This record gives sequence, structure tokens and C-alpha cells, in this order.
Amino acid sequence: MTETPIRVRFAPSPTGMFHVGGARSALFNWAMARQQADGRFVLRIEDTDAARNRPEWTEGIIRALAWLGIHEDDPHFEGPYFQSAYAAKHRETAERLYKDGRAYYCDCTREQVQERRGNPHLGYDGFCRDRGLEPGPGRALRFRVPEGGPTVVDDQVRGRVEFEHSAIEDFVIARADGSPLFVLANVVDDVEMGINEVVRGEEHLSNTPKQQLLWEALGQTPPRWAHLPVIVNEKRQKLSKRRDKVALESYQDEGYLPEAMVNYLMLLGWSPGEDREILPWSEMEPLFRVSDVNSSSAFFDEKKLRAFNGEYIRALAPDDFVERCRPWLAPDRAPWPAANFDEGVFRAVAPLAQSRVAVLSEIVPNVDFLFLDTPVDDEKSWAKAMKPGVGAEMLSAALDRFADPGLPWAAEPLKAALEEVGAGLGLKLGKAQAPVRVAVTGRTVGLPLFESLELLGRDRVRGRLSAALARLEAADAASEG
RNA sequence: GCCCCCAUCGUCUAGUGGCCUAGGACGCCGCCCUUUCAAGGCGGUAACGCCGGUUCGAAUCCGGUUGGGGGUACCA
Repeated sequence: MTETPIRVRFAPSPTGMFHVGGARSALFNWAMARQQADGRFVLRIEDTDAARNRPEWTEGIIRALAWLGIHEDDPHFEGPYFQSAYAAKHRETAERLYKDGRAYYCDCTREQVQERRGNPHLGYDGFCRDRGLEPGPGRALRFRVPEGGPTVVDDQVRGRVEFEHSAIEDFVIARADGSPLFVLANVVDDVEMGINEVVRGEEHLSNTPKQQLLWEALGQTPPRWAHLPVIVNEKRQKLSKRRDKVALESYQDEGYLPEAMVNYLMLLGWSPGEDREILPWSEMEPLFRVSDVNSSSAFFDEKKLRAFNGEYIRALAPDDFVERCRPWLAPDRAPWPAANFDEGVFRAVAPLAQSRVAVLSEIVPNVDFLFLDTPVDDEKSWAKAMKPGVGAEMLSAALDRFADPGLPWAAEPLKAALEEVGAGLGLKLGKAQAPVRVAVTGRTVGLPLFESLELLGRDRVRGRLSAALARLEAADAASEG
């Protein structure tokens, strides 16, 4: 029965970084916009200062949105718009408010106000309300908050929230130089663009009565508000750029899949009411209702995100997994010499790695031994696996056994061979494989060993085994001498 | 200080007066599987902040309290 198309507003600040809180908000807005055939997701870069609307920042925002699946070429996508481009309209509206008596000029300095009120925490006292000041230098425009009565914000997630007018000071809407403040610009733009749904973070709830008052003063029906709970850190404080890992890009760099991030973010403050939590965007989108969003703050739990990510990675088709790993294998990022990389070898191990990585970047330590000239030197692994005596015995026995040309170089026979070698030394396979694993891969943990040996080839395996043996003997000699 | 918001396992949540001796997920712990590590299977740990009301009956409604959080600029 809605006659007006839904026009939700998504308004990131103009900065290159894309915040996870902003990402969740974007997703919620996006779901709402897409639920109606003619719904619109309006992307507006909010800053009244044109100098701060840097193109590269905006590109970053668009890129981050695209990563989440919010694409510029989607018919529901509108924008980006720049708030600063509407400066003329903002000034015009300020003037109109003044002419209508809804705003007045004020020449009080902050010091004067504080002196009059005695308490620095108290707001403006309305000193210039009835002084009838004309516009002029040093004079800011203040909105005349109606006397008496509350402004009631009808919030879709919080219900009715009342703000007594006596608690709202006559706030400034335009500076002495005529430039608009955020509140004014924001409302004017929303009116201009026909925004009818505003979904944003709870931190804006306190500004809402001011904005609503402005809408009404302009003779407009305010939009439907929805204030989302804030996302907090382990100390239950709002996520901050300085303290917390909030940049979407950093999660992307680590190898979080956008599908997993989207899934996880949607669950922060909202539940699809299904018997499962892992579900794709296509299923969540139609289920989403802002009115079902919780009002309590939510902790951003990277552990759970990781778990989700692992599930999404495991669900990938093998070829898709290989493709998704690409960025971490690229010459500029991988730790091995570019020429060493072998596509066929990687494709062969990828399925073994797929269930072992929770984030894509972990693919590197899993496969690096295949492409590095010499395996990484991990001290802890070495100390753990190369115990005096058995380490060297195991290595030299394996070296001999692997030299046998009659031993087929394949995982199964290799396993049997090593089992045999271990048994000869009274070791179970679990113990026997350790020194070999460390000698060949550099680490105590990793991919299944025998498949790894097969892929690496007899020569390289034997080369590494003897190198490790030499290192052990050298250390032995040093400690004796 | 003032204004506003919030309150179920450690965490994200289900729950809208009886289906709740409170369900799921992540985490954690144990067992199984096992060449390491994962994955997988099975099992376990753990919550309605507190005090009063309303009601035959309250996690659910009301009041208070405590505790958290947000806002409070001629910032955005």
C-alpha cells in the first residue's frame, strides 16, 4: 500500500576508511531499498566542506560497498551525491527559516554564554532570542526551539522517544560566515532527495529531535527513523578507529570472504528467525525488517566471524577456492620467488588446505614450503621435533629409505615406508613423521605430510632431509666441542 | 552535570504472560576419528543484574534501583 517509493539514505563520512558499523548500516539500508520494486538506496557523502570531498575517498567507499555486494550499477543504487554541492540550497533555507521567524541571529561568543550560565556544561541560554538582530558579521543563525512540549521521535527500533524542548538548546544552523551546519545541511538534503527512511547508528539519536524540528519548520513530514544499536568492542565501548580494528579493508586483506562478512554483520542486532545462522544474502534480504532489529549494543566478535568465514571457505567449490586465494599468491605478496610458483602443484594441494584455513591469507604458511627454495626456519618447530638422538636417527633412516628407487614416489607407499622406518626405531607414525615434517616443511603443523612429499618430489625431499641432518650434526658437534 | 538509550549463557541471539526444569550459534572443555594441524562426529560447561509490584501464573507487563553505553561544538 505504500505509494511513495522507499528512499533510504546511506551516508558515510568522507574518509577513505570504511567502518564495519557503516558496513552493517549499509547492508540494512540496502535490504530495505531492495525490498520494494522502486526502492532506492541513496548514497550521500556527507560533508559541508567541499574541500574534504576527495574523489579517492569516494572511490574507496564505492569499492567497499561493491565488495559487500552493493553495486553502483544496480537500479536500486542512487548516487553518490555530495552534500557540499547543495550549499546554495542550504543558505537559501537558512534565510527562509530566518524570514519565517523560526531562526534568529545571535552574536554571543561561547565565553559570554558560559559566563552567563556559570556552568560550562549548560547549553545556550536564548539570550538573543528576542533581540531582533539582523544578519551581520560575527552573527550565527540559531534555530528557535518551540517553547513547551516535547518532540516525539517515533523510532522503528526504539519506539517512542520523547525529548522535552526545555532540554534542547537553540542550536546553531548556520555559522557567522553563512555556511550551514551539518544538521541543517542534512535535513535540507533529505527533504530535497525525498528521503523517507533514515536508518543510522544510535549515536545520532540525540540529534534527531533537532532534525525533526527542522523538518517540521520546513513544513515537511519527517522520515521514519530507525536508530541501530552501536557496535562495541570487548570493553563495550563504541568501536573506534584508534583503538579497534574497524576498517573493512583490513578484514578483506586478511582474507575474509565478503559473503561471510555480510552474513556476520547482518546478525549483529538482527536475527533472521531461522533455525540456522549461516545463510546467504539472497535469503536474508527478503527476511530483513528494521523493526526486528534489537536495541541493545552488540559486540563485534572476530572469533565468530572467523568461524563463519571458515564455513564459507569450506563450502567453496575447489576451483573457486583456488581463485579466491590468488591475491595472496601474487608475486607482490607471496614470500617465495615468483618463478618458483607452480600452478599445477598449487591446484593439487589446494583441496588439502581448504578445510585448514579460516581466512584466506593463511593459505601462504600452508603451502609456502612447496615454493620456497628452503623451508621457513621456525625455531619452536625445530626444537619440538628435532629431539636429541631420535631426530637425527629418523632423518637419516628416512633419507636412506627414500633413496630406494624401488619405492614408488606416491603418498600411500611413502606413508607405508615411513611407518616402517619409524617402527624400526620403535616409533609410532605420529612421532616418526615429526622430524621429517619439520625438515621438509619447516613446521610441526601443516598439510597431510605424504601428499606434500609426493608433490615436492624425491629430490627436493631428500635434499631437505639431508640439509636438516647436516644442521643437527653441526649443532651436535658444536655442543660437544 | 544535563538529556537519551540499553540490560537473557563469556559473546551474538531465540523468547512478546503458561509450550522455559530458557532453545540455537560462536567460544571453551571432554571423548571419538587421525601421520601433525584442521575438518567431521558425539557429549558437556554456562544466562533471564537486583528489589518491589500486577497476575492463578512473569525472562516476558509496571515502578524503582544498579550497572553499562551514547549525546551534549559557529565538528561531521
